[in-house]
Amino acid sequence: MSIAAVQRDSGLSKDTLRAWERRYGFPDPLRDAHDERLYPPAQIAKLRLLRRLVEAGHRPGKIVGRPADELAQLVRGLDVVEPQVISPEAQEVLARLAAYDVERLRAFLAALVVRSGLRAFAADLGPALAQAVGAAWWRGELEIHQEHLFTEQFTAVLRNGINSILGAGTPHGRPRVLLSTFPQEPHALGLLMAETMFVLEGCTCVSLGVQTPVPEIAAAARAHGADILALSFSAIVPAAQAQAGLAELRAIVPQTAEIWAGGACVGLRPQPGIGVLRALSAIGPAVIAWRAARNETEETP
Amino acid sequence: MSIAAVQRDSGLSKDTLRAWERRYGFPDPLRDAHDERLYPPAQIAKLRLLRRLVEAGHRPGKIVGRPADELAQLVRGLDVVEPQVISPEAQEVLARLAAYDVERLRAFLAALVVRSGLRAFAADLGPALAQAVGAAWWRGELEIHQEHLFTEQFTAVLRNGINSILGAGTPHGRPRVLLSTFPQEPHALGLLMAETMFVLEGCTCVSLGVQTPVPEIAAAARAHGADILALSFSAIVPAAQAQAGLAELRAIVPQTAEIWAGGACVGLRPQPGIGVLRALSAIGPAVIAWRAARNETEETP
DNA sequence: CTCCTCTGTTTGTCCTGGACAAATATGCGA
DNA sequence: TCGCATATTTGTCCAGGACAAACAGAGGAG
Repeated sequence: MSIAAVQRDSGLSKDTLRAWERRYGFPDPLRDAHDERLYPPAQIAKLRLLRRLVEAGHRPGKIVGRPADELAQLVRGLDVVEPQVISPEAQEVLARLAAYDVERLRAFLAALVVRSGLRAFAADLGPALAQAVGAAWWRGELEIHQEHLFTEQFTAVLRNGINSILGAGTPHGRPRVLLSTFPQEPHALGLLMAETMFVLEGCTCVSLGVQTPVPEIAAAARAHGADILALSFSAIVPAAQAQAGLAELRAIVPQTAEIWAGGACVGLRPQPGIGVLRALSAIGPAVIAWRAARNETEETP
Repeated sequence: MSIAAVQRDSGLSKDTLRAWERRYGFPDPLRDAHDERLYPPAQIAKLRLLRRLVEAGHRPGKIVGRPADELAQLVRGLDVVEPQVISPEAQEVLARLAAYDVERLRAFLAALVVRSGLRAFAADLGPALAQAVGAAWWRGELEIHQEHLFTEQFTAVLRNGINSILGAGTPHGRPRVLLSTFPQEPHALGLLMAETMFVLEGCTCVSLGVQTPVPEIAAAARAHGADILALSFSAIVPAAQAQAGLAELRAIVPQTAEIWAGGACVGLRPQPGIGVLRALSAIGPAVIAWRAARNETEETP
């Protein structure tokens, strides 16, 4: 496999691959007739392990030299750091994913919504399930495609819930909420759960989807006359980048619009004119407080 | 904007950007304190035009030197080759987007589904609308956030349709179809329209969402026992990369699984063991042909 | 003992300038 | 006009050097 193919496959840039080879002696690809790198499958597999460990906090220099089976053991050992209590629901989901049983996974998620109600599902159960799946992936118990699969089914269930609420008569109420994520943030799940919570509160929601450039978010806020800008951040976003983006946004958005940030990103701090919601369940009270401050009288459905 | 940001934005690799600068004198970015390239917005806009023209068959060396407005005229000239008639429905959608009227946009799309049926919507109307919106964006009539908005509402309507079909009794029929896109392809709309078509044919659909690494797609295909792998390509994917990825996938997926590729990507050609569907409406007949070849007797709902 | 600051190391990304093969254009003979 | 050989264009790869941001570890103040 060529260096371009390995870049696609492992997610490590060509520059990084060449730097590791220069500094640590690994990877050590063969060369073709024209002196271009050819990576054997075994090295690519090891690179995948390395990438996961580096993302988990290991330093490349410390682990590149170790044999592949030792790395695999390290990947399995990652969970010891944070022994999460796994709920019965999460165990059921993980079991369905492990068995590739798509139909029953979907049915189980749908049943959960019916049993607990959409609000509890979006605010508490859903985040717990997402975290459990993410943790299982870190431990190497799930493949990437299984996480994709979970995301897809979870999305379908939530969208279904939003559609049901909207179909039962949209309240068109204030506040008008504009939702999106910054360009570095590709995860749509947190955004969708937040949208669900806002819809449940009877807000008028406009979602731009993920990865909207900051100036575009501001332009959309003006165009829609948004009362609240809701930004979602997952744990992969560096807190410093999030803070800088929020400050930039605050500077170019009309002061009449509030900015609410939330998500699993650690280190998210309130700034002047920017509120931070620690959990999805905080959205309901925050909306009520917003209405009280504006003397709006809206009833939640 | 840094060279990495421009690579993301324009789709031209860093190597290509530097090569053009060296050979043709454009782009001609500023430099920061550390001698790193800083691209002004005007050059980025011109680069977008150039990429479009190069993909349409122009040679970089011939057009890089020309001024931006002349290039814009060339791009407009491309449409003359295929003079798109803008349907009344598309005009309605563009008007709603221009007026930022989210509620009525959503209502209009939902009404279209009811009026024409989900099949016609997913196969013909939907792609036409998406193309019209994309074209309007190219012409500069829409902002990025308006395109995001359209995507979001369109997605919601299609998901709603899929949910309705599945809720009315899933046929769990063969073929089992696995859907995804390659890592370079972030567009979910084409994938979702394809999924809709397969669901309408009574297939068992498993979507991994967008941007799944090739080995993961193969692993998922084995795990799910997929009969068909459906890959979606938008126009932004270079045909060469698509072909290379498909060949790589074909080599590691069991021969019992077929690979179907489709989408707006020009230059997508059939290879041994890889079929190309030119339009979404071709999915229905292709599924029927697949069943006939397997002597399967399934009835479509 | 904890918290903070300050210094040294690691590491990803960017740089230059050169090279070559695949794709494309051009010339030429039939 | 067509087919083929040759010339040019163009994307991608290489080596080796450089630096800033992130990180780790030592040391001092509370």
